[in-house]
Amino acid sequence: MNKAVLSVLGRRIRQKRTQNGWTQEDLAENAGIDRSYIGGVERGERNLTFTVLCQICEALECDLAELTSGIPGNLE
Amino acid sequence: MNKAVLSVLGRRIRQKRTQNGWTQEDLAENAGIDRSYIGGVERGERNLTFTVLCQICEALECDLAELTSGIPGNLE
DNA sequence: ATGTGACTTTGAGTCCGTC
DNA sequence: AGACGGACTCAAAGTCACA
Repeated sequence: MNKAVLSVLGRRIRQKRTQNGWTQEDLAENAGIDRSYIGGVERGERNLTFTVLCQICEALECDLAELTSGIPGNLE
Repeated sequence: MNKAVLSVLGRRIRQKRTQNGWTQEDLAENAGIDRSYIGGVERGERNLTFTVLCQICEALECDLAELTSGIPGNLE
């Protein structure tokens, strides 16, 4: 279960990012986070902290609730 | 800003918990987390990871989006 | 029932790469 | 453009005693 929620979150972040037409490097720079770290997050390999998640949301210009709806529980 | 989002999150978690009529000890046990750790989260002193946040949500039987709506940005 | 300080171990997060 | 690795630092995880 633990790994599953991170995969879902990563997938949604990636979706948002590509919808914005950004590269991982773009997002990393806007969020003030290392580019390799963003990659790990999108692949569901990183267990990020709440503040970092907020930084990513801020960079993506989206509400956190948009990324977390149905979590945990209804993992599609 | 970083500390602010943690305070908001903590306040919402505490609100949910008391609405359920639970003590910190109850929530801690249901989530499989130490009681004092829950206290720190509710006070906004702990920058928790996504998996821990999910554990708390699962214990509270609430959607993560419910706790994170308007974050980041519209911090009431 | 909760706040708080102190503490050790683990993993978050950075920075350098290569493919 | 992104996946992935190694080596590193410092903060988060996790626990406890006491107020």
